[in-house]
Amino acid sequence: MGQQAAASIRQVARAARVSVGTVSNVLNRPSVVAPATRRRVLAAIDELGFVRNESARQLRQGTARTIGLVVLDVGNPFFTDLAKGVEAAATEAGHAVMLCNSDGSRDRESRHLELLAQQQVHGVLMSPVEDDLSSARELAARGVSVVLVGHPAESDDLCSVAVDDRVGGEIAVTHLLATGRRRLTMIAGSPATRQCAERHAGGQQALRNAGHDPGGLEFLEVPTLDVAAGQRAAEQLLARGSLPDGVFCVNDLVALGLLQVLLRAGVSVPDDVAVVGYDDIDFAAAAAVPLTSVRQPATLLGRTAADLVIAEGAGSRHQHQQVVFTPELVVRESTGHREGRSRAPDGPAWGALLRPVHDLGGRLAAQEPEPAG
Amino acid sequence: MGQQAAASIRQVARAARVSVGTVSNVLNRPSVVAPATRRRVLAAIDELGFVRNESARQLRQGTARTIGLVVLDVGNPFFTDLAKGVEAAATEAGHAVMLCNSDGSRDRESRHLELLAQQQVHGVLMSPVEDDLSSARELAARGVSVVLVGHPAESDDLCSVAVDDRVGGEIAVTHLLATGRRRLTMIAGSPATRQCAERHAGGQQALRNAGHDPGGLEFLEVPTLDVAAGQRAAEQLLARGSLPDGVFCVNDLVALGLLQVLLRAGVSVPDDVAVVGYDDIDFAAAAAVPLTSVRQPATLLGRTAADLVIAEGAGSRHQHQQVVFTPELVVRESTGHREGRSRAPDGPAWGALLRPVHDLGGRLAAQEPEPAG
DNA sequence: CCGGGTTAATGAATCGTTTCAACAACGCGC
DNA sequence: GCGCGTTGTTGAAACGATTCATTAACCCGG
Repeated sequence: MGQQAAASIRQVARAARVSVGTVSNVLNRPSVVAPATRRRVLAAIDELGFVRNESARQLRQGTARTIGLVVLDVGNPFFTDLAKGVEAAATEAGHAVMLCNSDGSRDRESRHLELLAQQQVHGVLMSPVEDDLSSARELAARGVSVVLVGHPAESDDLCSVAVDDRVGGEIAVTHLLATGRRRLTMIAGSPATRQCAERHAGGQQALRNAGHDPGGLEFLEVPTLDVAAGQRAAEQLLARGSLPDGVFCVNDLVALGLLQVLLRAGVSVPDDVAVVGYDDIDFAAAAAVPLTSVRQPATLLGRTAADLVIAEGAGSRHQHQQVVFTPELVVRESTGHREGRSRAPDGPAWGALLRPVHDLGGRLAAQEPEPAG
Repeated sequence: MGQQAAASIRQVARAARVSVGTVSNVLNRPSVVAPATRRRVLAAIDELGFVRNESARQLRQGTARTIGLVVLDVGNPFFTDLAKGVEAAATEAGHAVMLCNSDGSRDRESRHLELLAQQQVHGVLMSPVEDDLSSARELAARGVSVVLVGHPAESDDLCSVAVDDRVGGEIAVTHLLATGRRRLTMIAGSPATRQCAERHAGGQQALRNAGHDPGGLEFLEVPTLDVAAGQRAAEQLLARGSLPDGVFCVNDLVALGLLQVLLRAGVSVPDDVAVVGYDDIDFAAAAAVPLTSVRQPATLLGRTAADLVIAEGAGSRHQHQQVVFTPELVVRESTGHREGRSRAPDGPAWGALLRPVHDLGGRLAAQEPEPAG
């Protein structure tokens, strides 16, 4: 098996003593070619180690069988879960997925979009870096199907699949209030980004609902949304002298970083501070103190987005859709009820405080007998 | 900006009143075209919203500016870190990265490889699902540059970038022995896979070095290498009645799952059981009990692999290389010394046990005064 | 045995770019 | 004013698959 130059359809045709058109038919519409011929062609393909040249196919057909996915942070399990959903749906439809990481950078985002446009991809799924959707619209104007992920399109000229961030913020803060917390801080990125703003607004709504001053939810801004940012935020809080008694983090990475530093500093969670995260990534359940979190259906989100983009590309006349899912709260130890809780026993005592709405695949919840509330 | 059909180089040529060859020159070798003409062409490109059709370029040139990366598990931060390294190097060289997830499935792996071959990618980086490298070799025989990642090519017909797994296993177990552990268990995937076998062999070597019976390292096999697998493994261990006093997990995901279930069951880590993970993912430091782990330079690994594949594609006569890095141990609380440790105080007392070789970017280590060992 | 219908196979045109031999225009030295 | 190198520009020939109007072969009923 020497390193032969890639065989072309023409050589296959010659080897099978048929025309190139027939080979193409064997490849794409096998039913129209006579069984005997088909066998002969397949044998030739096999013998020559022929691999279809996708660029040529693409060039002729005008569109690739690839969909692009541009995410904010591949390092965030939320997005890899999302990507898994996208890939599942794409594979079923015979498409490949090109996963790109914008890393929150506008520049990288537009570079990736440019590249995807050049590749004539079937469509693009993107979680936009900023609220300015002009790059998405520009791409759509060039004839590429675009679906926003995790960011509702405020007008109906684009498809979008999102989770209601306001509700997410609301249930998080409502829960903190229900466990008796009053001095609340939210840790998030720039309030200029929709997600952070919406989740914050939801939190304020929760305060209002409970008859409190919506100003009671302090906003602490961090530059990035990763573990390191959470660590730094915790250091800031610790440096102040007085801690809030409830913290709502805009995602689980931040929450995990925060948690780690708080615990290391001797702060008890949830006794001194309750912590709520967002996304409910797998690691949330495995944290130092298992993390209460607002779950978004990441895989479903990806699957839905992919289905939309595939449909939009295929369909004749397409109506843009805005799909919105509702998040749900997963309660774990990091927000254990304040009352009826002694200072800090170790080990399985935690169990008594746990009211698992969801747990890792329900495995553990199913194996431990559920204590009466 | 109506949804216009994509403009071709020909239309640009007409608009700028030059030939297509000149437009192509503006695109690829701007220096050879007179400034005035160049400006005219650029203006036309801008006005028509021209986007280069990558398929056509590729077809003509014979090769794409894309490199494929096939990983075992995108959900594992080790691989996303790796991917970041790959992307950095690729971007510098003007290549895009196609990230594919084989999820440990042979089938998915070969589907991805087939797809990448069809796309005429510049090269492929892959962490092979099994030790059987025939699919990699087959791809290489078809003329695609292949670099194995995390798996040394035993012969010199392929490039590879790996980390010495035997040494990794050795330092992990040596450390467990040094903290006084004797009843050791390793949790890993099938011993038929090289990585698991090598790390196990390294562990046995450590026992031999210390004058113990290499059989003293029990091998507990799990079907997958994720958090859930670690949880199940812990349940198995707990069901036995007697626990090992040191556990070496083949990666951090498994270790985190194990840790969570052990703690929930009231087992003290590190007092009752010490746990060592592998990869040193970010979450290892943020775990319930910060995890001692064998660090692999994931990003560097990716970067090196990408550089190799780029060089191989470009270079005239290419000599295959096998690069091997050495892992290092990052000690954290999960293997705190057994002696001099009281039963289970909470909070910052942990700090006294910590001898940080590495920590999350050194941030924390730098801020906490280092207690004398 | 002929005409109409069906089934198979053909081969040329096409997609949009790159490449390259050829050519035009220009300046310059002799 | 002639040849010559330099500099810009041109136009046509690839690249490899798909598509489609034609053609070829064959069957069957009248």
